[in-house]
Amino acid sequence: MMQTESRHKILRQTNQRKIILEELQCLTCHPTAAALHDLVKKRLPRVSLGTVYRNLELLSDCGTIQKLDFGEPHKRFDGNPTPHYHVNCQQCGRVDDVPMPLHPILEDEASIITHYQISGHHVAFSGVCPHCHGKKSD
Amino acid sequence: MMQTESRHKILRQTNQRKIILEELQCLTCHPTAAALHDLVKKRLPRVSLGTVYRNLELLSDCGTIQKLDFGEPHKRFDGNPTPHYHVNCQQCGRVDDVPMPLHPILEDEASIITHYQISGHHVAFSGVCPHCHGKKSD
DNA sequence: GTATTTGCAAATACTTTGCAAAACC
DNA sequence: GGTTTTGCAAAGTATTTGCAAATAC
Repeated sequence: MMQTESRHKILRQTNQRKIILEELQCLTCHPTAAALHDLVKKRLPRVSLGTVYRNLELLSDCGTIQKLDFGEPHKRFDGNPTPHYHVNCQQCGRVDDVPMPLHPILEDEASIITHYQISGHHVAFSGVCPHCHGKKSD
Repeated sequence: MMQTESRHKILRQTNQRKIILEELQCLTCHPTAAALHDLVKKRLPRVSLGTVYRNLELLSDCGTIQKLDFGEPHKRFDGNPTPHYHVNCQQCGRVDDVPMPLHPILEDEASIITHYQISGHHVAFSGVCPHCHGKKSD
C-alpha cells in the first residue's frame, strides 16, 4: 500500500527535469506542483503540468526531494531530502523549514509504547508566520 | 485560507450523525471516510457517502473529532479530539494512536528559531506495525 | 536504434455541492 | 412551521495515465 518500488531507477537528464529541480531547490518555502509549474513555465513556457507531476514523483522516489502533506488538498514539495521539521502558517498557508535538531529520542518512546518498528518521525508545527502576525500588530 | 468559521454552529441530533460518531469513537485506529461509511452502512443501509463526509466535516469543525492526514490521497478521522501523536504502518497503511506524553518544549524551540507564533504541533511516526512485522518473523 | 520522456487530453480518485424531499425541534 | 439534514447525482479539484511524437544516451 505504501512503498513504491521505483527507487533507484536510472533517470535520464532532461531539460525539464533539470529545471524543475533547480527551481525547487532554490526556494526556501515549499510550493505545490501547480505553483512550481508556474515558476518553471517562466523558463520553459511549453512544459506541461503532467511533466511537473511526473518528475516530482520520480525525484521523490529517488530520494532527491521530499513530498510534504499539511492536510491541504494538494501536496507540497521540498528540495531538501534530509529529514527536518516544518511549520505551517494557519493564516496564509505557507510552509517553512524549522532548522532545529531532530529529537530521535521520540522514536524510542514511541516504539516502546506501540510495539511498532519505528523507522522515522516528522514534526509539523502550526502557528502564524512573522509576516502574518506582523500585519496585525502594526 | 485555513480557518473554517463554522465552529460552534448548533448541530441537530440526527440518527445518521449519532451513528457515524459512535462508530468512529469505538475504533482504536483511524478510518477513511469510505471505510467508516462501510461500517455505518451495516447499521443504516441507506446512508450516503456524502452524508458521512458532511458529518465528519461538521464534527471536526466543532472539535468533537479530528481530521488526520498521512500523505495518503484520502484523509483519516480520529474520534478523540485531544492532541496526541500517531504512527502509520508503511506496510499496511493503518494509523494508530501513540499514547505518550506530548513534548510542548518542541514548540518553544521552534518558536525561537522560526519567529512564528506557534500554537500547536503534531508528531507522526512511521514504521511497521506489530501485525506486519509479525508476519515476516514467523 | 532503442528506451525513456514529453505534451496533450482524457481518466481517475477523493471530496464537495445543488436540490427536492424528509427529519428535527 | 421554519430550518437543518438527508440521499442522490452531478460537479469540482488534485493527480495520474494512455498515446504518439520527441529526446536522451
